Amino acid sequence: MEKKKFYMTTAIAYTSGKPHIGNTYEIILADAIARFKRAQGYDVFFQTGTDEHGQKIELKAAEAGVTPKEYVDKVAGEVKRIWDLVNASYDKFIRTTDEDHEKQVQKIFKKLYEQGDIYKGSYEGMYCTPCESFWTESQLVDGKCPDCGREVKPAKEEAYFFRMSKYADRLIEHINTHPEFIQPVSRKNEMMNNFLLPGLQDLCVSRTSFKWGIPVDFDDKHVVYVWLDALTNYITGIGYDCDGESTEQFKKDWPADLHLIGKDIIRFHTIYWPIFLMALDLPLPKQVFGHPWLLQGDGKMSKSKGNVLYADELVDFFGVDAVRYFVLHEMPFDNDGVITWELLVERLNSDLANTLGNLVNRTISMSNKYFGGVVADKGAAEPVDEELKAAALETPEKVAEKMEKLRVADAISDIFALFKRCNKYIDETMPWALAKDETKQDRLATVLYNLVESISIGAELLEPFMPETAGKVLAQLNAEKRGMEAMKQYGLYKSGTKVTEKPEILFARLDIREVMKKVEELHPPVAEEAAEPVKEETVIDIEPKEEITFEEFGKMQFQVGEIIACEEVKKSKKLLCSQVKIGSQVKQIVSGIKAHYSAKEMVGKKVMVLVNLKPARLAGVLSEGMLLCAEDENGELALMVPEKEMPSGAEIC
RNA sequence: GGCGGAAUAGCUCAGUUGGCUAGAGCACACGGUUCAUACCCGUGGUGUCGAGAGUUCAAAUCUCCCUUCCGCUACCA
Repeated sequence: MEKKKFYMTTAIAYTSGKPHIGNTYEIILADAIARFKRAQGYDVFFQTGTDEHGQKIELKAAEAGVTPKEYVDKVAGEVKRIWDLVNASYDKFIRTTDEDHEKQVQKIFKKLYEQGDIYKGSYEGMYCTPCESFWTESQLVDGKCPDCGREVKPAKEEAYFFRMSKYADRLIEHINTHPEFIQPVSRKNEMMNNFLLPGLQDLCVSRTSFKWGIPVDFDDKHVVYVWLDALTNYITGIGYDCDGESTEQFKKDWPADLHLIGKDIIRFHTIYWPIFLMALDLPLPKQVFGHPWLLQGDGKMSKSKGNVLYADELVDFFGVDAVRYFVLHEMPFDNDGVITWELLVERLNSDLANTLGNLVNRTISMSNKYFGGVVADKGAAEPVDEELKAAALETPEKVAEKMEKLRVADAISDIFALFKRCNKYIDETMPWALAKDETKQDRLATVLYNLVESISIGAELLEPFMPETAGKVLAQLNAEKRGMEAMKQYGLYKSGTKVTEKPEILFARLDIREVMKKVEELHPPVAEEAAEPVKEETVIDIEPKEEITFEEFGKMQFQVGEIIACEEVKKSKKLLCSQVKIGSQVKQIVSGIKAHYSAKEMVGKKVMVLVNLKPARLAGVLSEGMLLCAEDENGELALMVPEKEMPSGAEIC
């Protein structure tokens, strides 16, 4: 019988640095799904890989004093090592620097250009200097800046754009008629309301400001910009060719059955990617699942916060399967999950050591003690057995249902419910009491058989989630692998089989205090004084703007202003409204810096003000100038203040 | 500002189309048990189901309003 194919992918990891446990979560989740599908009999192709181009990597490599290629080789190696470490069973690891991928992206770009979906948009007549914004032709209102209504000017930068609007209606139709396409569904509304219904803007698909990318072969000033390069991995990886020379594998596997991605890139996968595919006249993927994030403590993991957990370190502490269990179990379907050392220890002790480990251990130990390890079904059934049997038989079905809906955490809970039921069964039947009664030996054997059989079923089900543990349990029980179909039958464990004599401890209980002690030794508390000097000096490059004349510069008037009062703008999340004393007059200035300065701390500051900017209304509040700030790559802002005491109104020139 | 979501036990959350004394897991307490990794099994909640009002024989569940959080998005001169 021919197997049904199932093609799934993860997002490709960006190779700007080592992936943390939050990134690693995705590959573990994907792996669990892939393994489960295989167990169900699907012909699974599971692709993952790395996204290796872009300005950020160019800069990181330069900082490290190596070529971009050397840099990404190293990081891609690291990603692969970690994916392997967590037992990810991917079938292909694609890198966007692979020669065949690069070649195919160039061909796709050219094809889309030739058929008119990509057009060259130099920014001529579309740059609004005061707004610092580029606009595409379709965005202009009466040929003027849609934001401020002023004239727009030609600019030097040129770029290629993808004509998104052409396919928007088709996409809306597709999303509406395929409710399963975007998961979780709440994301569907966001995409519709924020992007599709208001009207799609064309997407910039090339850059001239950096070199580390796939060159546009007919215009070598340009490199292909991220999404057209990255998203296409899903088709180039399985052998797509836009000249019609696609591989057999492509013909079999495309469209993808599932793209598993983080919720931050849902937009690119549910809007731009389908539209690219429409332009290439290819069918759309069946489902895109934007999973939630794994947060550490109460903030999103980030290197700058220094609160990063890495999979390899966690695996050292707890073992692969404990880490897999944790991230799969703790991550609900549509809410972010939390990971901490404490929670990990709690889960490990409670679920893995107590419920599962101890169950296997006590069962094997009783079999050895009472029957020299031989497990045999003597047929001495009693009514109490039925409940256990029923639980064992319905669990595979329940798990399959949950997995179908990608409810991985719920699926794994169902398996553990079976293990708990086994523990209860031991209490109900009290084997140690039966053992004392000569006449109850057959009953005792049957009870132990039922236990071993139920545990075997549970262990088999556990394989997609915790492959090593499943293997260990089955090995200790000497159980044969049976496959998903055979689990509809109870009693397949071969009567008369001998279990292992010395059961190995599957999961040792851990003491949270000892773990925390070790963690502290490994990560000496990152005190502020220790963190400061280590902080490396980073630099930032931004898009260069058009050259201006001294005369143009002279039009701008900058003065020192003293903030004499400041309050939050009620209707806005980001705006502060300041009264700024400039010389003898006071101007009201609104600035988007609430996240960086409180209204209170603003008062009394002397700041740099652009005073002759045309007044504008922000969130309904009049603003008569602009406070100048420096901004770093994280969007962190710092007000510009005079280096020496200066009077309010002093000119800055 | 626009769109959407959430508020239920100490913690994390379930609660289908409104209907029996509102549930699960963890944690905690007590009891039982001893095969086992101080484990397992059982029992234990005076929970204002965010506040208020309404519809109904009946509301955690539907309507309105309020408060607080969250997501996406725009703005951030």
